[in-house]
Amino acid sequence: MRSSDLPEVRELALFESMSAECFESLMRVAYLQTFPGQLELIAEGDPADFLYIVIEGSVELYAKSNGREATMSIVRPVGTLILAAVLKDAVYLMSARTREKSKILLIPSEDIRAAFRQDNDFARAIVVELATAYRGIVKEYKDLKLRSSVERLANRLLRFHEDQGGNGSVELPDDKKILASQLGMTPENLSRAFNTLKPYGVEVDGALVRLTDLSSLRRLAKPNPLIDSPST
Amino acid sequence: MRSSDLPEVRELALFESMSAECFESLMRVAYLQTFPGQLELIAEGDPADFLYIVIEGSVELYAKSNGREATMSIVRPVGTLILAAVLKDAVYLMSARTREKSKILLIPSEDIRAAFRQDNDFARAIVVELATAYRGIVKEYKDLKLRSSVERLANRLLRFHEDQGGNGSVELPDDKKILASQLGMTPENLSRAFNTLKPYGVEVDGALVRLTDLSSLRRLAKPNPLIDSPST
DNA sequence: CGACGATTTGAATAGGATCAATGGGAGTGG
DNA sequence: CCACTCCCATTGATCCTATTCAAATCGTCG
Repeated sequence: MRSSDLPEVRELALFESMSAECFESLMRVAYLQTFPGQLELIAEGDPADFLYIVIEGSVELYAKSNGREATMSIVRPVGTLILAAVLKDAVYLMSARTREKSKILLIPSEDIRAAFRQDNDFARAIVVELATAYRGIVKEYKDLKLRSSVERLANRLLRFHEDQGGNGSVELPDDKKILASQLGMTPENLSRAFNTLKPYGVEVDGALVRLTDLSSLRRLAKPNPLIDSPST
Repeated sequence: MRSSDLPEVRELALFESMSAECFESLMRVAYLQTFPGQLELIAEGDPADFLYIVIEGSVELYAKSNGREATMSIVRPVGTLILAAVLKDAVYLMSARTREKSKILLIPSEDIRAAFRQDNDFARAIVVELATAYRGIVKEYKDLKLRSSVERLANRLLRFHEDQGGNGSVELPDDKKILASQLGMTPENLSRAFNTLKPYGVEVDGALVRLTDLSSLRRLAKPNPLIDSPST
């Protein structure tokens, strides 16, 4: 692959301060592949052979134990998967599958680790990326531990609303099934949680949700920047 | 402070590969303080002015939202608190209080960031530390999302058992109240969970727990290395 | 058109939380 | 050393939240 193929990768915070030569040599060993939807890219427990970067489409990170399964997060362009496993040369803790047809860049983890040893700017960028990811999951963990399912949904809706410009309506980015699993509940319970929020001005029509009484919804949700604000 | 005061700090994975001069200059600006028990060291939302390193005693990391509060983890010697906030120069996402009289080393976060910029070995050590912390909380999150409270308790007991040598009995490292909060349940529910485990050979006597039927307990717990093994 | 999966709704159940009350130590002051 | 107090831990009763199982509806895609 040539680096010129993917200007958006170069612009990733992770790579933008990297030396040109390191970037070139990383791109030379990288693979750009297009996968169909619903394909399992990685399985938890496998050794971390590659760093994955989502260029187009979307990828679901999920985990299993016993018979249960839970969505951990959705990665969209341009985002990386499981940097921590790659850096520690350990096994993946999460599985990943494409949500839809997706274009993914694969970089062998040994090359990532080599670049990390050689290029100090890259090492620093990695630290920022990792620290951000760490703080992101701390927030998810707090969300799950400190809130009821209705509160989690209410806050998630408010967050989508801000992300999407805040014009009073929200487009759910994924299936409700996945949203439910992200929020730590069953699909049935999500459906009921939406009903519970109806008196607070939440009107659901498929993937479109209108928020007609934001102040009331906020009063219920009590959003907390230390949980809900992105990448603080 | 002089670096010779704290050989155990120098031996921390975080610092051991650091250049001597960087380490010296960090130690020169560090404070070593002894705090009484139950003292709030940091409050979530405050700017991250210091990196904290627990030298003696123990520190509880916890978080609040609305009226609720949850223990996130317990840090024991020699461990660091909230590295991610320090590196990102952001606010703390968690609060911290001493559990008992504790000796803590405080290093101004600006100096940590400076050392990180100057010393590449240190930068790399930080990446390993961060990646380990990240993977640790991913496991906690999976534990909470994929298991019932009884399963969480059973697996935690098995983990303590391994940590403590595996001789058939376990000493609970903290109050049951804190254990309950770590496991994401109320103290009442923890008490009942212990009762539920009685038929699986779990005998509780204060902080001492005897495990008299490990195979049966394991059959129930179904331990999963991708959740339960430390620092994989 | 027909099949399949997603979503919703209903009913029953289970898992946890809350409220209240009691027993037990550990630490304090007399 | 003993009485007192406070907080932890346990237990019971009840309530609430969320899951499970079942069934109906809806939409989409082949």
